[in-house]
Amino acid sequence: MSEDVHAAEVTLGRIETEVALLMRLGEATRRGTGTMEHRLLDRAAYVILRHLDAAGPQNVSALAARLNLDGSTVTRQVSALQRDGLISRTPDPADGRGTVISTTAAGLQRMAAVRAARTRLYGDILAAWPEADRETLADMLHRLNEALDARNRRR
Amino acid sequence: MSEDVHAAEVTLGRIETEVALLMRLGEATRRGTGTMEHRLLDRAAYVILRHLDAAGPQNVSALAARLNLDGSTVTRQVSALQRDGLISRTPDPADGRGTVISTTAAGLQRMAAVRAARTRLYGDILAAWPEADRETLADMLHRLNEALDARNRRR
DNA sequence: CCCAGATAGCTGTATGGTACAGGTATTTTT
DNA sequence: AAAAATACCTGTACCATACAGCTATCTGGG
Repeated sequence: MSEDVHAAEVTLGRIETEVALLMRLGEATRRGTGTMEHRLLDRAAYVILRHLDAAGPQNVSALAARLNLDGSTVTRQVSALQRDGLISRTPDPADGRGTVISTTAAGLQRMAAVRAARTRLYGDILAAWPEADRETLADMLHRLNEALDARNRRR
Repeated sequence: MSEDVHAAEVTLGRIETEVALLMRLGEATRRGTGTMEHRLLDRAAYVILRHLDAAGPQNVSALAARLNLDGSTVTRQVSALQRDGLISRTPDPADGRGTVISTTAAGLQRMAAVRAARTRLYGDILAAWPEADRETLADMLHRLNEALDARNRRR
């Protein structure tokens, strides 16, 4: 029984290590990939466009809550995106304080290009993996994200 | 056959999405966890201490290469760690230009405390997961990191 | 053996992403 | 209608990082 406890701790330690490593490697990969698609859209902008595409137009607060970001951060990101013509702001008809953020056609197109480039990148990185393993990876990552999100949202 | 290709692209897209999401969530979790263990050691410091612990004393260049960081970044991180008494610098006896970085007892202890806190955190996040799934997750993350690392190192 | 080039590390400077505090306009609650 | 809450924006600050340029040292071909 103490062996079970020990095994569980070892596994958690491994997960902790690998997530920390992935954060670093992901960052390094993102930087190193540059020059083509990375210059087109920085990470935050990409995530915002992805979310707008998936969940539809919404105001700054909703975006901030969903992305676990401070409202001021989203305000600035959105301003930059607007400057580049990738999103548009319109007053919220239902709330005079609010501003609804929507993607523009250019934003969607840019996002799709970056997404395609990133997908290609993963195809390269995982070239040697059988499809079944890739699916397992995708499933595990998805479940991990759900668990992380639930935990963040809980507090 | 075209179905296989399509399935593969869908999977890669999922992986791309989930990794991007994990980067954001991991960041949010790290920030949100704060106040206890996170203030003790920022992310870069933690990774450096982990690596020194695992791979032994080494100079700044070796650390930078291994962690995919610029030398100047490591220099600054190491300076901060030294200021806090968590690592020590000694001249490299075999190379007058070099400086060997080693963990101190305090550094190891701090690192272990942070590690324990983070492991506990993952235990919390993955509380509902059976051990077998956790092991699968750990395996998949490990293999993903290997693949990422290989790809980064290749260029 | 010596100098040219490489390397190790440090410092100056710049950028990006983020948070927090505070301000204003608007909505909701009482 | 006043008070409280909310939405957004702006000022400011911090951290992690990169790149360029500097000095000190090492190394290999003449």
